[in-house]
Amino acid sequence: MADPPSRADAIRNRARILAAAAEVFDTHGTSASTEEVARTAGVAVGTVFRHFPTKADLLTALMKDLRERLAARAAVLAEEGDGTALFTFFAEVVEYAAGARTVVHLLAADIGVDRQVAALGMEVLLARAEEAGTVRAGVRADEVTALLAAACHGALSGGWTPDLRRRTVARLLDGLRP
Amino acid sequence: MADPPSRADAIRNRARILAAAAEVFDTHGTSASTEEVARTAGVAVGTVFRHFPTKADLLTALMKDLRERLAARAAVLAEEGDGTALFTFFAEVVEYAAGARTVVHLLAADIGVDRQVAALGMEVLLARAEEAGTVRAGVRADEVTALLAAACHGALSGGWTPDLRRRTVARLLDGLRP
DNA sequence: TGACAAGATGAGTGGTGACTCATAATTTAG
DNA sequence: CTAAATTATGAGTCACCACTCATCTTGTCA
Repeated sequence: MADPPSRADAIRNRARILAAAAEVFDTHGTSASTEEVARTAGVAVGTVFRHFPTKADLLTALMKDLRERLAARAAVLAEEGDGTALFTFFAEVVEYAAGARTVVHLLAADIGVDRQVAALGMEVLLARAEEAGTVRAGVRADEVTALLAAACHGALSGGWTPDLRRRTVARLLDGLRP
Repeated sequence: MADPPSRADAIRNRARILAAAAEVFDTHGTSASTEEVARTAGVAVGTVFRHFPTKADLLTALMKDLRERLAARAAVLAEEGDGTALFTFFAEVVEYAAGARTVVHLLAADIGVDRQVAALGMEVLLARAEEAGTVRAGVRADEVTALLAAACHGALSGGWTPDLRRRTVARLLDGLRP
């Protein structure tokens, strides 16, 4: 499985499995069974395990995808936005996380904060905010990432209402402002 | 099992099981097996299930205990402390949570934020802080509890170093100050 | 102390979920 | 179109875990 599949149906199935996994894990959490992923993809279990020898491998592929999407979004905001881009990004991710459980998994321990910081492009956003003077002096990127991870965790498993979520995120961001 | 056990050894075993469960679940999380709890308690599995017919019952008993301890601590701080008692309590709970996984379980969805607020005595601490003017106007108890839950989650599964944990909590509390 | 009830024991049950593999079905190159 | 290689299938294996129960042990009380 080191090499990418060559046959057309194999490529199609790989994509289907990834899409199904994203849906299933976002909805039911990463404890959902591989069998359910296979069912959702319209494929047999063996096929899932052919493409991803381990459930962890499937998760990893999913995380890579998600990390890239978040990094891309951060890059866009850093490019277009002003000093508030950092806050916009933060709020957006939490809103997204509230409906998609895999984000939390991405931000969890096994990925490592340092790599997260780099991957998410948080440093660039923070630098922009510092230039614009919209962020308190001395705030570091790993703190912001940690706060983001905490907020995502809370929003997901804390059973927060949308209203409470927004108020809480606002309080959180208040702590970053001058 | 509705009535408490009457025999001396049964009472002793019940206490042992609770202590073992606290240790095991704090260390390995609530997914640790009942068998391991029994082993740690020096007791057979059947004995655990005699005292707590369900793993959930065991967890519930543990949560009740923990909630009471936290509430008691909050009460003491509210009594003795000044306007900063809220912040002290917050920081203490996060520090404790960093080494004991069950706190997160307590603060999670199935307990409900409203009951948490009341049970933790967060309202009293918040009122004290308001009187003293150490807290920003408009901050509500459920927001503080939500932030606390988020911080505990992050501290546990985010793999934060002690240093990052303290800095992050400080940022978080900054958002609550005037 | 004797005897009965309350409690303890731990192999066993049922269910679940990750992962395998012999076989069948497709794809594709020649 | 056909053969060889690649991929798909899904029943089966293995391990784990919550929970049960027939049997044995121990505390208690007369």
